[in-house]
Amino acid sequence: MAPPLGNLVEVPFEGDFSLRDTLKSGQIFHWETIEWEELDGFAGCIGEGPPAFVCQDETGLVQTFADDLARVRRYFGLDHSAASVRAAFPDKDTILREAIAFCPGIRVARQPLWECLATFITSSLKQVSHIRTMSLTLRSRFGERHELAGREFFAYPTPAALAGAGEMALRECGLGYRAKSLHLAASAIASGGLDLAAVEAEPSLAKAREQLLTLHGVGDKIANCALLFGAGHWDAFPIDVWIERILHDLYRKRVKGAKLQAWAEKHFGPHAGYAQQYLFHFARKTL
DNA sequence: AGTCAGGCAACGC
DNA sequence: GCGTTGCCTGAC
Repeated sequence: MAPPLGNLVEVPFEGDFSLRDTLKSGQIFHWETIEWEELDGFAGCIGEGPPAFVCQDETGLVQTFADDLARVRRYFGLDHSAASVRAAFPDKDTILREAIAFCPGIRVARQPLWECLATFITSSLKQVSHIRTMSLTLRSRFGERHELAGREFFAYPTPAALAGAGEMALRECGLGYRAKSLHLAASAIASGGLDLAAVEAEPSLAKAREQLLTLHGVGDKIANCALLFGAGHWDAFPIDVWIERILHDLYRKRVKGAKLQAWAEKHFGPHAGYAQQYLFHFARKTL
């Protein structure tokens, strides 16, 4: 019945990695638990095409289908070592060290930029559970359908698909006022008004962010999330209420907005966004 | 049943 | 610049 998917192969990586913690860490919202040949794992689409399957056993071994090895490795940030990431952190920061020790297996993923940006556009003032619901509804109505182990999986809809659907149809996916933002973003990208490939290729964080900020519904927080999780910009440092809380309560910073942003980027350095990911999880669990 | 949530834009001063 | 307000909805 099942289409040929090839054998499972090991995904090599260096340093700490927890598949479960990474999927729960507020950067990816659509993966689902699934069993494949008696192995408990997760499946989800990565851009176009059928879903990938990934599992990790108690020894830390990570496996995926041979055909998916390269894209899975890149997607979960297993193409870089945890040590090289941490080498650029401020070494006197004991709070950050504690946050890493709390959850060392988290990686910053590298999602396809469009679906990352679009998902974060829909995330404003929403809890994780609802972001998941919106993503699933959009996918199932406007994305390409696939099957794995007798279950349905949907790729994230293309910009053209969402542009063509119209704002009202997006609103009917439970997006509320976010429908307008998502529709405008999809239209701008589908029409070539905004070139996401150029944004992704832009090495300057400030210039890349500037381009994303031209989109309606995209402010600093969402632009930084898209660049960190979807374009490999580890210097991007998204500040949400949790990070603001930790910078205020633990780092004793009394400033806000652009000043806080500038302080964080300077203090945490070229891998500031990666540091943010550890701090975020730490804050959510302990503050 | 009400409250609240991982933000943004438009407006007021 | 800085603070306030409206926006929609589901999950808790």
